[in-house]
This record gives sequence, C-alpha cells and structure tokens, in this order.
Amino acid sequence: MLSKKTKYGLKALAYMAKQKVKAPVQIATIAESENISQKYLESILLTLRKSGFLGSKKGKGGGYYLLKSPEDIKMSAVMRILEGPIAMMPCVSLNFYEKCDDCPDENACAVHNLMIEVRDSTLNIFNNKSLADLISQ
Amino acid sequence: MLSKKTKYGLKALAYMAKQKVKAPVQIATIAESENISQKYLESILLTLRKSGFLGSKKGKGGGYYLLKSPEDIKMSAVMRILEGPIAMMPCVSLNFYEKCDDCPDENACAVHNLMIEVRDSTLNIFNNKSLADLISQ
DNA sequence: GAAATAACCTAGTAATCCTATAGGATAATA
DNA sequence: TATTATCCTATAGGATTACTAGGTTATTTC
Repeated sequence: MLSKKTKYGLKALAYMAKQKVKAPVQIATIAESENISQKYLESILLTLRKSGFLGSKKGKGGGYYLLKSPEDIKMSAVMRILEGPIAMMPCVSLNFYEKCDDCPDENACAVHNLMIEVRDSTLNIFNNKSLADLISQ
Repeated sequence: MLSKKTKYGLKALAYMAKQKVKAPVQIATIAESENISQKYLESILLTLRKSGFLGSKKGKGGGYYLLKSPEDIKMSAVMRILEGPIAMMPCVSLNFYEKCDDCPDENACAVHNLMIEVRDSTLNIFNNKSLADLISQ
C-alpha cells in the first residue's frame, strides 16, 4: 500500500507543476486545495526539498517551487524518496538491496524470482513516467 | 513491501507443490526446511486452508496438502488472501475498493491514474502466473 | 483404551511504522 | 520592527506486523 506521505507528496508536486505563473507556492495553499494536514505536508515538502526536487523561499511571497521542469522529474526518483524501495522485497531491490535471513540461495527462491518480475514491470512504468505525464490529463 | 506472512505462505505452497509423492506435509517439516517459525507458519497455513487452497489431516501421518493442482492456483488469488489488495491504493483496487477522503474527483487525481497503470501491470503478472510457474525453475 | 501425533484455535505481546501535532527557530520582506 | 512563511526537532497515539503461549480436538498406533 502506498503511504499517505507519498500520495500527498505526489499531489503537492503535481499541484506545483500545474502552476501557470512561476512563483513559489505556499504550503497552506496546497494543503487547503488538496485537503492535506498543513503540518504534515510541511514535513513532506521538507524532505522533497532536501532531496533536491524543490527549492524554497522564506518570508512573504515565499513558498516552494520545482527545481526542474516537470518533464525531468521521474516518478521512480520521487517514489524512492517518498516511499522507499520500489521492489516488494529487499532481496530484489536495486537501490535498497538486503539479503533475506531465511533464504540460503536467492536464485532457488520461487518468491524471489516472481518479485523480480513485478519489480521490473513497476519500474518500467515509473522510469517512463514524469511529473509532466502525471498532470497531462 | 511484501509481508513475511505472504512470503512464508508462498514458500510453503511452493514446497508442497514440489512434493513428488502426494502425501500430507507437516508444518514442522516445512518450517524447518524453509527456516520459518513453526507457530507462525501454523497460523498462515490455517488461513490458506480456510480460504480453500489447502486440505488438512490430523494425527500421525497427517499434515497439509494442496486441494488443486499447482497449475490451477493463480498467484492473484493467493496474493489477495495473504497480502490483501494488489493495488497500491484502495481507490484503484478492484476487489477492495474504497473512496479516498481527500479526493473529490478520482478521475482528476494524478496519483489515481498512475496507480491504475501500476495495478494493471502487476495484476497482469499475478493473473498469468500459477504455483506451477513458481516452481518450474 | 491409552498414548502419541499433529492440526486447530484464541489470545496476547513486543517492536516497528504511520500519521500526524506541537512549538519554537530562522530568514526574508514590508 | 512586525509580519510572513519556511525550518527543525521531538513526540504521541494508533495501527500493523511478526511472532509466542497454551491449551483443544481429531486421528492413528500400540
């Protein structure tokens, strides 16, 4: 299941990408428009800024803004920051790999091989989807 | 992330499917062979029995056995019992649908539409994979 | 019939994660 | 100097996960 954090983060990014004029958007504005708790959204946007997706400006007229154009923001990158691994098990994760305690031989594990397939098909979507695609309909 | 429950359940099913002779397999045997806590596995196999995947026999020589041939056990069915929804959000789930509190219009939701794509590609794998495919390599 | 075997079932628990919330610090602007 | 809005740390409550405990029931073997 997708966490609310990820869902809210994606909605906020989409909101910013939809903006016609290129001015910072305040947390409060997004929170109200998308029905998200402002304080919670605050912490989410902070992570997105620290991971290089957003820039920010303090004080009046401040807010958050995208650092890259929506076309250049890949879903796979956003998902990895907000949700963590795209794979369903650490032992099939490309970016967050971890060995299973119980499994002596990964290649002999039926579940492992199934989950590689799932990972690849999901990754195929997220790698080929940008923030621009997200708002294009 | 896939829960250990699902992982263990799949491993246990695969273990039974690999069996040459068609005799019941004890929990203890599977637990030891697959490095799973016996008591925990016990509760997992119980759910699998109650959902119609397994039959059981008590007493000496008893244990669990598959009720259908591995070819007829679809991954999508097993996943829904053990893991729950295949979709990443309730609002895109076919079998566990729920509306989002925050979203006034699903069709206008960028995240919603992205997650439909992910659901479809994952479902495509799970619908076309049987327990037999899982152990065939 | 008694003992052994193995599944059945309910309940509880420790740890972790999720979803926020609180409250002040800092920086920019008017 | 006052206002605005982000920055940052800490924490709390609830839900979920991954087990564990302990006894019950049914079947088989001696």
